[in-house]
Amino acid sequence: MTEGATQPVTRATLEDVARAAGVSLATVDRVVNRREGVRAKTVARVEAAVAKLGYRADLAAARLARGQTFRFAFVLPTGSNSFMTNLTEQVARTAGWLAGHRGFIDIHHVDVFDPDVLAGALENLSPAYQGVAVIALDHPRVRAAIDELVARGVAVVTLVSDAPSSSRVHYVGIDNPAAGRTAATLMGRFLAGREGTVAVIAGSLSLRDHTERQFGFHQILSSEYANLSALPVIEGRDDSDRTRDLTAALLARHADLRGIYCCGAGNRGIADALEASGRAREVVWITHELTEHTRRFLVRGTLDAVINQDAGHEARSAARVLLAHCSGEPISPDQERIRIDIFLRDNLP
Amino acid sequence: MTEGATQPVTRATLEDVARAAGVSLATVDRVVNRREGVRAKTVARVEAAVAKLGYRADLAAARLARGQTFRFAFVLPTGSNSFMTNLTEQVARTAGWLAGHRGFIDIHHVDVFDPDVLAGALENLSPAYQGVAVIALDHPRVRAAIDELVARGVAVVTLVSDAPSSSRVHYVGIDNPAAGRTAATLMGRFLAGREGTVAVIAGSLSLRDHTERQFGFHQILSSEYANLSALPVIEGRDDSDRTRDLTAALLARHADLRGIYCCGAGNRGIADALEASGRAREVVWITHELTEHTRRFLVRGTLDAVINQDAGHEARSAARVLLAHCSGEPISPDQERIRIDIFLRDNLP
DNA sequence: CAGAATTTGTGTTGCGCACCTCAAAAATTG
DNA sequence: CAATTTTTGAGGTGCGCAACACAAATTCTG
Repeated sequence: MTEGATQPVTRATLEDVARAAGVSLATVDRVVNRREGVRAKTVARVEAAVAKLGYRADLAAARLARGQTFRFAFVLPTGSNSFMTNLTEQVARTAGWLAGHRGFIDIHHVDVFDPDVLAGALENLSPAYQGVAVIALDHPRVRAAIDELVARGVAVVTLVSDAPSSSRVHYVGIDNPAAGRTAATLMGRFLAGREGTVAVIAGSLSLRDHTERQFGFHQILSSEYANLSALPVIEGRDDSDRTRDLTAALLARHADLRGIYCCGAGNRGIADALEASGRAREVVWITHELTEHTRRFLVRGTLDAVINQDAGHEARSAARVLLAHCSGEPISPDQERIRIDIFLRDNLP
Repeated sequence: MTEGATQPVTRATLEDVARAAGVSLATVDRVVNRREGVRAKTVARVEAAVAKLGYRADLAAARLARGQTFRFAFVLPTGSNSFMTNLTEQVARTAGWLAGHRGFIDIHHVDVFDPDVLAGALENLSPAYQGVAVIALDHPRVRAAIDELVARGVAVVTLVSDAPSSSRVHYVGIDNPAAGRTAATLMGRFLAGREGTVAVIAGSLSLRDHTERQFGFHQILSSEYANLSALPVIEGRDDSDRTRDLTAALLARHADLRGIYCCGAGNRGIADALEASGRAREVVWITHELTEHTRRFLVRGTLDAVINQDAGHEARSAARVLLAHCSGEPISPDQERIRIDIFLRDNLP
């Protein structure tokens, strides 16, 4: 049954619409771009013609005619862990793509973990930017800086870590409490009824994303897996050496340690300690972000699951959202939703 | 440290390049579009200027000037399960997006499960199409039909189910053996050492994707989980009623049934049988494709995990790949890779 | 019904590029 | 060195639309 809504081979243009509606090009332009000074009756006539011909503006021509260019700033952390390095690279790639669409991205590296430094960077951003993507800190000064940018008419999206109470137009990142809950379910099910303790290692509890993850993790673990009890959260500060020592101490102190959930970075330290202890196989280890390191640990079997956010998707999504916002186009929420990826050894990309 | 590669506010145009290279516009055009008749020395001069100015063609302007439009056919199954319905809807949405980029999509519904019908549909496709996306069947006649299309200069991508030995330019879909392995690992780990049998239910073994999934599943189950033994594969023909009866029979016959892996559709039948038996909680059930139904079963706890492929992503990716192929632009493999999503109750979108 | 206000039409320009023609210049050949 | 070939330049056109200016037609007001 080779049926199908066969469409015209050649698109309808504004001129076709004008002819069909019996009005001039200028009037059609007024209607489709929602300008003032057209009678309701005429508007209806034009819209009917648009619907009848299935007219859709040629985006290429519209962009060209409008001739605007866009400048966006991406505010990313200074030299940091593998995930952030990867994110930076993905943003750079996205910049290459955007350049073909009259958009320019500048990458600004700042110490995003210091609220004053981050807020200062946002405040001092060149007024040339129509959009800003920032790995936010949920802190009053940062919120204020974001709000001021927005007040100035700049589109701001938060990236990876949100500042929900600010007036940013969009958050590009995963649902972190849900990610924590997902980790807890995997932990609980992989341990399948065994009794013991579970350690939770965070990078820093001042980062909203880490806090939210461990919140979600504890929520599910305590309500659904009574056989497991969580140890107090440890701050590894995303540092491998420090994390290794902390993990080694945990393993030594708790003979009944059954699982480790790391909601930040510093995974190389965990792997070292775990492998040195000889308990790598029996302890279930779940962490975040797929990097060359975590991939290796996963393949080797030391690491059991990785909860991931796709940095490439995030970079592209941020750029798309900023572009759409600045040019008044709609976004499709479906496409811009960042998924919580679960990677096991078997579904590695 | 508000550093950053600050770029020019205004893009370099072809004219800028011409001026910088000390040649005419026509020569620059010849170089960037790789036309004949330019001395190697001049080519180098122009390319140096391009690099120096960071020139990138304005895609909007280029598309406009080229003025070509594209027609693609999407060959999808006739009225089928939830996944296919969803896929159809996503393709329709993608068509809306493509229409803004001078591309048109016609959807053709055929019985893709019958090789002759499918091959016939492909053979009778209007020559107006520059690209075709098809849910393929790995069958000689279908392969031949695809090869003929390709020979005629039509870009063909396979969607969801591949025909690897054909000459299609791209496969848009997940790695099905890997998906099966992923399901097996989840099954094995959720069952954590318990002994018993595991049932595998496929839609039809003539579909390459189902076969590959159960192949991957068996591979891991037999090599890594000696405590579990797989029962012979059952064909549910993606039909809920039939699948319900088969599942009920399985449950009755095998008291030691610990898990069910369904690599096709018909999930409502499995849920019915499982819930009627009162063993829903103890039997681990893993299936494919997130639909309104599987979502419900997941939330309810009857279903333990869903392996998913994102239909929206697949539809958009197929369109992007066809468009890129037809207009000679490169694709970014990273963005077009369809991921194997794992959904638990906690990370539902 | 004249005058004012509103609505509509005509016309133009330019965005950046692809693609084309024809002539001029340069390099190569016999 | 002339004849030929190759390379380059100049210039134009049009893609579909946005944006604008100004004139004409229509409607509304007193």
